[in-house]
Amino acid sequence: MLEKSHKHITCKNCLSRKDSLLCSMTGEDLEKVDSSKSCSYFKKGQPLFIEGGLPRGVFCINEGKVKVYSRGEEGKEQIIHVATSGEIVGFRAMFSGEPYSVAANTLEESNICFISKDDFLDLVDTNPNLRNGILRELSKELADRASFIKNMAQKSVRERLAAALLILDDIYGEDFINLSREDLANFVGTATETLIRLLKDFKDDGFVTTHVRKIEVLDKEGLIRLAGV
Amino acid sequence: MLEKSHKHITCKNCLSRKDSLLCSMTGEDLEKVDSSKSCSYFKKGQPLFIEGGLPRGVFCINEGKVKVYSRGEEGKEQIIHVATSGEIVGFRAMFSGEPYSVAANTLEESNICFISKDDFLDLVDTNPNLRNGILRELSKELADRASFIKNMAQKSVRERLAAALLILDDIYGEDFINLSREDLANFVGTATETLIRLLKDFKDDGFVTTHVRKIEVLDKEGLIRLAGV
DNA sequence: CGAGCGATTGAAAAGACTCAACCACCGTGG
DNA sequence: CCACGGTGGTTGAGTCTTTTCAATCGCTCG
Repeated sequence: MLEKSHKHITCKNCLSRKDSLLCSMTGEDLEKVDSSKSCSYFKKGQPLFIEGGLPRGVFCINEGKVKVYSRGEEGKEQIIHVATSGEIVGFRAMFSGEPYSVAANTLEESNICFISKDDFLDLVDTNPNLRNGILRELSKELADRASFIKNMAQKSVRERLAAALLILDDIYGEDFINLSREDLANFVGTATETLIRLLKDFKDDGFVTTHVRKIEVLDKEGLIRLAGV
Repeated sequence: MLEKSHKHITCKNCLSRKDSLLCSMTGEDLEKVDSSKSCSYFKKGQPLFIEGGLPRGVFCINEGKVKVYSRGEEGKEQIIHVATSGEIVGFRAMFSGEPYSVAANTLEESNICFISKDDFLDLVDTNPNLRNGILRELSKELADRASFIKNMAQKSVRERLAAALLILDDIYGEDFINLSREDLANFVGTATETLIRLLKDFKDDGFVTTHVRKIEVLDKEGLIRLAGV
């Protein structure tokens, strides 16, 4: 269970680091980060940063989930990404020199470390491995978003929901998918009511089942077929 | 007028370089590029690279326009970006170590230079300015695509068309927008017929006019209003 | 001059959205 | 312990946008 404290999490012992961009860092650099970062416990729904705000550093998720989203004119959120343990959030704006183009909020209680802009940029400058990792990461995200755009443009809501459930199932791993219907709709890019109706169809067809608000994927293969590879 | 030859274009004299990522390069590096790059004339519609292909270098547009796109299951293209003079195309895949996730074709006859992967990565490694430029560029594109996703998800086709026309008007500058209806539809993310009908509406309302297939924007302010800021 | 492709129009159908009402669960406070 | 209020989830009905399919038009190039 997650500890509700602001206790310092030592990078060296951070289990999430294994899957992280920071995994390539050596003892020395790691210690530098360790000494300059701060760790915080976030309640569910708290903001890490807001759209238009000025970036002051990056957030490293030790444990928990974070939604990255942007708001449309009428205030409707579009969720761009759901980040989980080991991911670094908010480093895009470190390089662009612009305000955040997206916002980020916790989706559940989380332990998250903060590394200041200066420290982070310093690391990137002096550590070629990290630098290459960042370039690779940015590139991958770019590819992801291109396919996201394509899916939005060409797939039906039903197909997008199937694809979204597969992605989320991966992110939530052992756990059931745990998002509000509204967040899920904002990830798929549809109205909440439409989402609920389609989810019901999926339940009727045995692809998923629900535990109150949590969603359990029962038939990945089926969803893959529905999503139209 | 554009010269139909494969004549070498000297980087130092390249007018497009002013707006380019490469603009920060010094004489020495510039000469290195100059000696190793190759310049080609492309006819309209020729591919620079295809989805799934292995990246072997980057393309620098001296003159012309290039569409960057990805194909859906039924073969429908989604145009992600229209690149013009001064832009470098295909550098994302240089860093990801993966095959191209998108394809690129010329939209009109173009003069385009090619820099091999090794030379390019070498430059990036040794030139901090270029490196930072790349990071900034990748970050900006990431932000662009986030807003692209949001628009796809939340805006009507009419609003997206208005927005697309504004973007294209910017890209085409002095010239009229010159895209097939199908390409335009694939950029907006709609069916060709729908695009034509909406374009007709815009004409009736005096926002644009057409010269055969070319589109002239008459009322930017109006389009901005239509696009729903 | 004819072929062919891109552009355009029409009509019908489908998908998705909106609005409105209702339900169910949860925590609060009396 | 229970009534209450609130939020999030669900359902129904009607509407509208957008798509699809089919047919026609009109350049442009051999």
